[in-house]
Amino acid sequence: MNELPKAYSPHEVEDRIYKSWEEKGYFHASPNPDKKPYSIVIPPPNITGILHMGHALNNTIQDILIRFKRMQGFETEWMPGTDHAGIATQNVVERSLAKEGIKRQDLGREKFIEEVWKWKEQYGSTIIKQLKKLGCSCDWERTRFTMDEGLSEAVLEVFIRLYEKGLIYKGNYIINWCPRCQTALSDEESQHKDVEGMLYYIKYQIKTPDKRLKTIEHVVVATTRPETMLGDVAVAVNPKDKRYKNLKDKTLILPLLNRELKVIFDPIVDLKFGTGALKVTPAHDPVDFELGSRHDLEKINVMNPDATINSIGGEYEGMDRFEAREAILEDLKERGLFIKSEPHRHAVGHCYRCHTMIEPRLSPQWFVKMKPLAKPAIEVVKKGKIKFYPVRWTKVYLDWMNSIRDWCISRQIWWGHRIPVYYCKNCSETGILKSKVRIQNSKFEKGIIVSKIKPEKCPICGSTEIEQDPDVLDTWFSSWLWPFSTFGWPKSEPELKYFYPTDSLVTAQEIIFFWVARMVMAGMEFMGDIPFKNVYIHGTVRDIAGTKMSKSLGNIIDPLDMVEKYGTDALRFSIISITAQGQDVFLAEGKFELGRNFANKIWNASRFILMNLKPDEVDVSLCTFFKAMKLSLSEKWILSRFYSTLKIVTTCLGEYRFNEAANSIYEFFWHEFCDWYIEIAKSTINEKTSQVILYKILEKSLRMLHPFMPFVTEEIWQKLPHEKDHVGDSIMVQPWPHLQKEMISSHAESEMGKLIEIIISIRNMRSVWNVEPILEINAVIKSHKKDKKLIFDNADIIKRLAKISDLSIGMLAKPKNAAVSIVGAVEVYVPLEGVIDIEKERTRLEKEAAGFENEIKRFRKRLKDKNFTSKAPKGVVEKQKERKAELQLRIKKLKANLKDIWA
RNA sequence: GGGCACUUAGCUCAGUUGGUUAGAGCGUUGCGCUCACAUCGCAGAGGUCAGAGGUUCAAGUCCUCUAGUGCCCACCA
Repeated sequence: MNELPKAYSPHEVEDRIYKSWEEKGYFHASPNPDKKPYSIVIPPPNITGILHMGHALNNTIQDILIRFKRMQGFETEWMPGTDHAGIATQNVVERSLAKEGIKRQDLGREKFIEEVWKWKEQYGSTIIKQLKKLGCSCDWERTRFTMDEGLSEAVLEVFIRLYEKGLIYKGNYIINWCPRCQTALSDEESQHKDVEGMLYYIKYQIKTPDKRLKTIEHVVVATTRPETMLGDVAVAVNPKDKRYKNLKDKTLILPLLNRELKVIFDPIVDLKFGTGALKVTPAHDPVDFELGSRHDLEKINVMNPDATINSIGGEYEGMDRFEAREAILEDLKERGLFIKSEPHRHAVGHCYRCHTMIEPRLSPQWFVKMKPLAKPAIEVVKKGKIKFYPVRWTKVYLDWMNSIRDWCISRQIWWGHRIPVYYCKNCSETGILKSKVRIQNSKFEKGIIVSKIKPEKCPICGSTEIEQDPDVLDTWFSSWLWPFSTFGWPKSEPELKYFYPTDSLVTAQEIIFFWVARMVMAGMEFMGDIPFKNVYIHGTVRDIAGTKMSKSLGNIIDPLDMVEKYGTDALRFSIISITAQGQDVFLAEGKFELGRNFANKIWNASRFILMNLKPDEVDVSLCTFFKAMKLSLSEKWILSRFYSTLKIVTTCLGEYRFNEAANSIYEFFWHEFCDWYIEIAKSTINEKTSQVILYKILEKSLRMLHPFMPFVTEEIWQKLPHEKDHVGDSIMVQPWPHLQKEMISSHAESEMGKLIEIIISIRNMRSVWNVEPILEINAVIKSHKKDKKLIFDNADIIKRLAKISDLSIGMLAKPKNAAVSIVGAVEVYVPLEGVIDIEKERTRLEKEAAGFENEIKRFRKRLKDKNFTSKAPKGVVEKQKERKAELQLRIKKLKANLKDIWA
């Protein structure tokens, strides 16, 4: 007989089991005409990241889904992978080079990229390997990386297709510039944070003051960024603003630089803000840029890439933007042009990688036109082809899609997919090429050649002076292709056909815009179909104070530490059972005890069953057994409870309600199977029926639990006897338990409920009257015919679980000096000679009666109400009547007993 | 400025179309190492479901408002 060790030690078990799964090839999936596909793609973690609780939650959910579907007989593909995280990775490698005193510029582009690849080989797959520690059953053979050959090919293909369609263009616009990373960022990569800033009021003199109107000799403008005044070209006011009517045709003088400024009138200017006069800096502010374009103003860029002032700034050249701000304010004060400053709270963009304040900056960048791509992506969600769980994210998605703006995709860094654009120096200089000329697999326009590979010479002028665009693409420009590029697109691989569209996408809300929305657009554009059917958005993992967990705050609970301390199954079960659908999770370390204790309970219950199991007895089909054998109430009850639970769990998993599923299993296994059934079965453990029920419930429960706690269930399952052709197999490839509806019996459940209540009531009386636990006592149960059979049939159970030596049943009188409990229509007496304190017992019963009295009032009132009896559904009225009758009976009995005690 | 979520036991949170007595884990009180499990068992205490109004025979659940908390989005310089 296989026996389990006394204690479960996860570390001994987990690695061994994981390896065995890998060796058997259970994780790998490929197109299989006999099975339906079910596929998930992992939200690729970034190669510089460390595994945190968010990943643990995210991947636990995915693994539960994939294991569940695998057991349900689907061909399940869970594709793992990582993204190259252009800016983050470049920063990391630059920092490590800096320790050796090397700058990336010292190495040059090629050498530097080599260094990054080296770094990637060494550290880049750490995070994904750690997923194995979480038990994730990913198809490792298909692990993908956004810079892989295949995925890179997809990126180039997509760039070219969009360019040919006119959806990619290069333009000089205001973009989000990170002065530290020295690159452009997309709008999504600029995170708005509230900043306590200042609003400065500055005088701009009028060049030729109108002598008749002495009052107006200058205009006061308000700004939060005085340093940008170096690039001012105008002052704008609202045409409706009466204060500034006289400024028409006037010219102003820019302080410090003495440049002449136009006055322009535009409705975009808010009359109520500041002084109603807006200084216009087209090269450093999006609104000003718009004004500049509308009014044909010069765009003067006053900053270098690192946000220091350039030569246009005259004496301020070389100063950092904040230094320049101070210096300029000082100089303005000296000249009496500074009026005042006031505190001003406003939202300012920050780099999502290094948190440096974004500088809006005019620069030539590549963009994707988003409106045409958004249109089908809006349609499919509106039509419900893609569903969000919870549904509220649908609105968030649609709102963003509807107000989408063009996507800046070029980055001024080295690590990433280099933009497949080449410039012919000759043609661009001469401006020969104005019309679109197509050459093989590429595009040619105004000296621009778009091509997957570098052309040897210019196809128009033959010049060999061809240079590739130095920029690389936004990392998300490769991630948005993930659901199909990972399956081999643009080639039409069988995998792509079979597994696309994927089924579920499980991710956090933070990347809905970055990733989810863009994947839908890419899927529709390049595959002509949705990339996934369901999007499950789970909550953010926070610490107990509600702060998002982050390394810099030091409030991280490392999942690997928790695995070390409590075991993988404990981590998984704990986190899943405390995470309500889509709700944020507040974690404290103690919460993992829940899962650890549960794993321990499963282990010990299994150990007990195995210790007593006779394998020959249990080699039967539960179905035929159920029909052939006469089962006792407790046996019918536990089967019914198991299948009721299975029903709930199956439904919940299909609706992404993981915590409800987990909690149902927990409740069933611990508080029904262990606390009651196993205790009851102990006295009949050698009998066939007990053997079969114990074994079947355990074996099926393990299968039901497996997606949640893969290791402990596998370890135990391996020790259970199985039919011959199952030996050696793994629980992870067993079928999900089949729902036997005929075994669900509400009658058995309610009858057993009565029995449990009776036992609890006796235990309660024992506890209240301090009866020694070991001491066996007598009890009398007064009962009508209806319940008499139930109690009589199960007298042994009552006697054993309530420690009763002699149990009398029937229409019996209350013994002298007995404690009383009313359970439904049944009275339970425990004679306690010399122990009972009459007064105390009286108080106890009176209190109980008062509670019933209160409750009964509500029913009386409700049942009197004709509206209720006529309008409420039948079942409800009847149930309430029953309840009322029951309560009345109880009170009657309590009163009778009170009298007795009193007398 | 716009949007979303949250407020239920001492703490952390569940509560699916409104319908019997509002649940769990932790903590707490009393008793117990009964040969599966002290990472345990048994019994208990503890809640005017944030506040106010409304719809309904019936509201923790639906609607409106108020207060507090958190998050996301946003070109008032």
